[in-house]
Amino acid sequence: MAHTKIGGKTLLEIGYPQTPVFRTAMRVMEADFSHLSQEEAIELLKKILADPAAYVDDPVLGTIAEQLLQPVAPPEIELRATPVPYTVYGKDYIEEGAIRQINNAVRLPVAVAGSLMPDAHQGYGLPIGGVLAAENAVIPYGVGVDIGCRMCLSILDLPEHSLYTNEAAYVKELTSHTKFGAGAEWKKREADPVLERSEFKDIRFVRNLLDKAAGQLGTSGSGNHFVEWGIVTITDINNEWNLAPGNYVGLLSHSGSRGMGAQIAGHYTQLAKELCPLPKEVQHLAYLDLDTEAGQEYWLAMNLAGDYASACHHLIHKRLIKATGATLLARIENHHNFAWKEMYQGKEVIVHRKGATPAGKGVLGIIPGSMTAPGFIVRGKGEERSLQSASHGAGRQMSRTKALASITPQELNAVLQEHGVTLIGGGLDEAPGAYKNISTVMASQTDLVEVIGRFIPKVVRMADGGPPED
DNA sequence: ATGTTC
Repeated sequence: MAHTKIGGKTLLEIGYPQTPVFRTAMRVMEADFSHLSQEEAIELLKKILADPAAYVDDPVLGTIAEQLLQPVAPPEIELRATPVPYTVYGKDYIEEGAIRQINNAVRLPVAVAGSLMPDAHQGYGLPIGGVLAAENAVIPYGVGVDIGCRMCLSILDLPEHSLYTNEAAYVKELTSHTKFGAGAEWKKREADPVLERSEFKDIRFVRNLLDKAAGQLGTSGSGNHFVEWGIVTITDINNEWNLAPGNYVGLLSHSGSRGMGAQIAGHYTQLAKELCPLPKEVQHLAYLDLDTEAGQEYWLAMNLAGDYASACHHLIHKRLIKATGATLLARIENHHNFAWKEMYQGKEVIVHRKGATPAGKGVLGIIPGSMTAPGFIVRGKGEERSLQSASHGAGRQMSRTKALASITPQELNAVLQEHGVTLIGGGLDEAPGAYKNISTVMASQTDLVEVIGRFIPKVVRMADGGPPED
């Protein structure tokens, strides 16, 4: 099926004015008319432009028509003169751009409080590693593009030595039962309750995403996503599962809601920008009022994407556990790109965590290191000053571009060999040297979480990386 | 992050 996208260049050629209608037209065509051919889409847009009045009552095209008839931009929403308070953990290791972004976020009229995690770096809107509590509003870019990006760790009863003596089998199963790459789909589809959810029928925009979601269920995507075998060491005698302290084989995965979540994020960010015109330098922080239809829709779609991401992890783990004949002893999992309704100083707020691990009192989570550095099983301390959050990893110290330019394949191989790690796929932009020291990051958040165990990667699979091949 | 865009 054709997937037509109308770009800005096309709109200019047709004669659309560069007012809010520009963005609206792109979003509506993408959301509801991508099945049309390019010619049909252009024809339709021309007809609306020629006679907007004829389309104002159209439930879908009406927004385009209205904005053509009323081409003046709605007034800009003003930021607070005085920001709400925020805290920063590990300030010495955080780049200036990330600080600037949280500084902007706490000036939103809906902001209640903020916090910056020690792995923070610059992103779109809210920085990665940014936490923001808002009043009755949700910021799509406060959640991020990969809605429900999360960690899942299965602790298994397999003998630790098998990871060394029978590594080839682990490599083989990991290769057969995971799928990586942007757009990756399984040929054979699996049924899952998440695909039966009513949101796929009730929300018009989400309806179009069902087919993609069904094909991508149980895939991992690209970027920093991984599935890996490794050694779990439980250090806390009083752990939640009554596991004897010691070593276990673990399966750890990191991925999100794939194309479906990305489309939801893109769509509702555009919609938020139309409905919530902020000053240009903070426009990515556009928010949706939860009392509006758009806000409610995003909330439902976001939760669906979160559950879908979870189902992806569970399918990956189910297949690998079955393939290795293992028994599941314990599982720890958490979203780190999401928004939750939580209590803050006696009031219900929307807590956005964009690259941050929920760390309410007694809440378990996983904070990964890098492909050669340990990850940590943590128990939250419920620290209010961090909005009950912790870092979601070590955080980058090098951009992808910089890592590709400065780390050599020989260096990557040497560090993998030094740590006894087998890497399937992967690229220089994900090399350990591109990340901060996880020990330093953990040391910056001892008020936020306690460590109850760690995970050392041994067999790692990631998407093929490096510079684009074509 | 996503099979790519103001």
